[in-house]
Amino acid sequence: MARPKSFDDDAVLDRALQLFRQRGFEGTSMSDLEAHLGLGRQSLYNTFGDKRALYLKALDLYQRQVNGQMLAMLEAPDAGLGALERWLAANTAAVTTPGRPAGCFAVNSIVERPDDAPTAARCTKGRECLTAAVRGTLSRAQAKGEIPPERDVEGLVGLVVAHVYGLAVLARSGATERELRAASEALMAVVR
Amino acid sequence: MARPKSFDDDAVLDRALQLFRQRGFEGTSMSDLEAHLGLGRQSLYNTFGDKRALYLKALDLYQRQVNGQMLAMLEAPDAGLGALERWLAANTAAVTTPGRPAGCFAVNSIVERPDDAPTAARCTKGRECLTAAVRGTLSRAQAKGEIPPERDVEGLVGLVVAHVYGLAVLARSGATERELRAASEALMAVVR
DNA sequence: ATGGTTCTTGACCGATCAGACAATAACTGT
DNA sequence: ACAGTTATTGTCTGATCGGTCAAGAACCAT
Repeated sequence: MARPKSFDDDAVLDRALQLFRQRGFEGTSMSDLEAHLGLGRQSLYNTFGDKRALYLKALDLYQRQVNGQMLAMLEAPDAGLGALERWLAANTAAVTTPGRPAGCFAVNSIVERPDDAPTAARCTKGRECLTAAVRGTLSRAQAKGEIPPERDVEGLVGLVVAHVYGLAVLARSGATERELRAASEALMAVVR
Repeated sequence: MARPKSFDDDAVLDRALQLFRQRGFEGTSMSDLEAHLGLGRQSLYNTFGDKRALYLKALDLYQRQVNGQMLAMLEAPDAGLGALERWLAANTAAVTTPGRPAGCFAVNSIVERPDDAPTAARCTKGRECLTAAVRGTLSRAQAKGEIPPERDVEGLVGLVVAHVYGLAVLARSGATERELRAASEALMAVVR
């Protein structure tokens, strides 16, 4: 019927994601995207809409990636403290992966654009999913006896959530995976 | 000798700080600053240099404010866990002060501009000061017997530092002071 | 009062921004 | 083969960006 696209939407979106993740929304121009993605401007507009829409689609992709690869670790029906520990390690690796921008795109987004409603909505939803998953894991861990019964699980949930957001900032400021891992180990040690 | 300035440098710089803190570096234009600060562009350039220099001076002012008002709480020679708890509460209040942009300007800066060397240097130094102050407080607390002697203080230091960075992000995403306070109370509970 | 110095005002600059347009190219169902 | 549809390419635009310039206004020492 018509001329087919010469590129793969998802692959291009992933590259846009990396660029936004590194430079932020305001720090990334459409010309930057054109150059870095290797396609013309009109193709970008046709495929993804304007810059803001592209940014939001990149954020959606990022959250799908994170939920699929990492949150799933906490949502296994038997996930307990061991799963939490592995998840923290995976998280630490994810925010310090060599060859990728340091930090977490969702954290960058909420810090840079807290007043952009669609951005904030996505980040808030992501935080709620994270909170629910951590709550589930810690509850199971307490039921299993991995956490003393007198501990306030809800408080621990908030503690873990704040912790992983903090890790993202530290990674962004150049902390090594080793340093972050040490902090997470300290967290596991006091939770137990 | 010459015409005196019609404004107070420090007061103007503080207003610039609030604007940068709310909108970020890229999100704040010189025209925004002109309008919000109530003075002409040339006065800005004469007084503070270019936009980047103004931003860095605002960051310096912010760190002076934070160090003066809050870090001092931890540096008192008898500061222990009680001081840490009060400091966490003050921190929580500071990142959620009504009428001020939510979050921490240093955290915003390192997230938005990790590749700007002067910005990164200031944020890293701030983190080092913070780490040293927390280390001192926790060491004293352990010496006083407020923390069990078998606890690894260095791990706890990293834990607290990551925690307060996390609080800043959560505040930026709209968390209330109550929520943040609960997370900090959970931290104090597990540290003890 | 006046000269010298600095501050303020507003116009102005080239560069870059996000985005639109129009012409051409490439493909497929018939 | 050709008509219809969509993708690509390059150009263009009005707005805004950070920053500069030049003229006028305000001040103080003398």
